[in-house]
Amino acid sequence: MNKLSFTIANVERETGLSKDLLRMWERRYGFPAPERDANGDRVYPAEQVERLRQIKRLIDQGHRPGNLVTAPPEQLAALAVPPESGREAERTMAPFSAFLDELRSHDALAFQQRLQHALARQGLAAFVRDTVAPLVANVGQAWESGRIAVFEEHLFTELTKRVLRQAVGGIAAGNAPPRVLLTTVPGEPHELGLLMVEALFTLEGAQCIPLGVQMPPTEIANAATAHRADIVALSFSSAFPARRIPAQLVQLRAMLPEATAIWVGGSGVANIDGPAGVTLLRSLDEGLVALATWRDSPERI
Amino acid sequence: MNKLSFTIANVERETGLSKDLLRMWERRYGFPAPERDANGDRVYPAEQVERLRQIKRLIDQGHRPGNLVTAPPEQLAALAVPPESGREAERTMAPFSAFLDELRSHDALAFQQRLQHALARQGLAAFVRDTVAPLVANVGQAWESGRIAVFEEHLFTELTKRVLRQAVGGIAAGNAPPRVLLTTVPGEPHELGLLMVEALFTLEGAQCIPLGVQMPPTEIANAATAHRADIVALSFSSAFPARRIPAQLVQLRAMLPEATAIWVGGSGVANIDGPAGVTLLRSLDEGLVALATWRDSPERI
DNA sequence: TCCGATTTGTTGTCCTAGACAATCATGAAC
DNA sequence: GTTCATGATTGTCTAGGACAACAAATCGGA
Repeated sequence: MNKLSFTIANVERETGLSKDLLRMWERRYGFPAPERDANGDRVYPAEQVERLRQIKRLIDQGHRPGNLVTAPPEQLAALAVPPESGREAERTMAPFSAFLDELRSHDALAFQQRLQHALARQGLAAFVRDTVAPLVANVGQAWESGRIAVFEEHLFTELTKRVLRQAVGGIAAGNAPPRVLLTTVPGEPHELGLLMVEALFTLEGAQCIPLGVQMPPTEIANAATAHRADIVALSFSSAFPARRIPAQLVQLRAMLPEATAIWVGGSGVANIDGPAGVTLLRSLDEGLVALATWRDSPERI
Repeated sequence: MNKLSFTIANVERETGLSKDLLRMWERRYGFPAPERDANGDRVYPAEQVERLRQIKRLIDQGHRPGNLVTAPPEQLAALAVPPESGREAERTMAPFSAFLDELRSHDALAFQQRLQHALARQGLAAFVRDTVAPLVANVGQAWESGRIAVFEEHLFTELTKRVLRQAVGGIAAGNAPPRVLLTTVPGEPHELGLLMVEALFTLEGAQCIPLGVQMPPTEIANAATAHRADIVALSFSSAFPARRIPAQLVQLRAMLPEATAIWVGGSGVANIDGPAGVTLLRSLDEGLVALATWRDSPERI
């Protein structure tokens, strides 16, 4: 376990920063400053990779790269303190701190049981709205401020997905219109949002067709045709680069028949303007409203 | 829906071929031959993207790129016919053709019911070995030879994952040693293999910790320590570039404590030599044998 | 004083073109 | 046949240049 080092491809995988960008930062800011191997290829020491990971986190939080990349390590640590730690935050966090504690102590069983318990107590719809959705937001914040590790977040996602899926499986598949095709575009691996929508829509009797994540746009179009979908529902997490979303939607809109609606939700669309022909849903409730509206309107929006 | 075109980033997402490689092929072979927009950026027409997708499929099947990329379109179609279509293949396919037919006709409900039925009839262990595993292989072949579409394969994966997960959820979580951490490395998004292993191991009473897919190696190491895992189990599908596997394993081996075993399975490791300190499992049965051996040997292999 | 428009930085991604290691195939020698 | 060397194939790295999209700051006018 002595002196770990990484190639540029490894760093890309570890941090999610593209090779192009890593080279650009090196050229512009002098950081990262990798060694070179016998072939002249970059070799990144573990500390720099760690610092890059930290920088990435802060950028996702909204900080500007230029300041971050040139900043000395101690300054990075200072920025990493959570943005809002007031009384307000404390109060909204409180009901979920038990969940977070279990995650941090890696007690998968207890966490899952607490979820199941909440589900049994609240019923599926309330469970999704009042437990899962806020919990996702809390975990997201905790991850942004570095309070939980990547693998803890992965475990959270995996366990929550299981409970949700099991709950959805327990109710009869919907067979009333509309037919809703659920997926995400390439680069967006987060599935929890889709599952939450699927749970709520299935409860309403809609037919959901879950296609998993990261479908290339042309395949989404093929699938929509094959399944005669009325609606294509996409989810974007806040980790997805917001400036890319409109282009993706325009492309997809061009590929789909006009009769097929596109509904887009997730924390990634909070501050976005959707192109024409695309319905933005900024909360789960808006999704339910949209579903009711769709069913009410004979001409189909 | 007129004249679709793609940027190089879009083509990368659609086909999985890196930008570097797309430019290299253009330089060397003259294909693809994209237009240029006002900025001089490449603009790929839809036909070329389609042909690239076809080429990618054939390369994954084992063909050499040089011949493929320069080959005229009609020759590509000729190569796309399935490799083995003898009586033998017919016979091994037969029990699964009903599944495939349902996939191709996009009948999610019937497919899922057929799975559930097989599960109820066979029990979980036999279901995994005799239904899911061969089905995955069949679908993989069908996909390679172009007989099913990407989105059909996605639907298959999603539905099968659901049935498996539900079955695993139905049995009590294991609490006997060993503790097995299940995940895949970045670039390997296929989760079905992990779920099959989890089903079998959980049936044996082992403690499985599912971390989902695409964990960066350093995070795998952190997770293994935090969860005091005895074994880190990785899965590689045949879609993962085989030549990259050894390097990944060596890197991970260096990060993990020596007491932690690494077990690697999946169709991607069929023709691979594992580095020292890594156990290759070339079938599900070998996995079960390894588990029994681990439990029998006091000194821990 | 404040709002909107214009200018100035900042940032990521694209471009070309060269190099080379690793892999695979071919043929020669055993 | 089998093994080894040689040569072609193939993917990924390197360097540095260009520029569009976005954010910030400055300026002019009401």
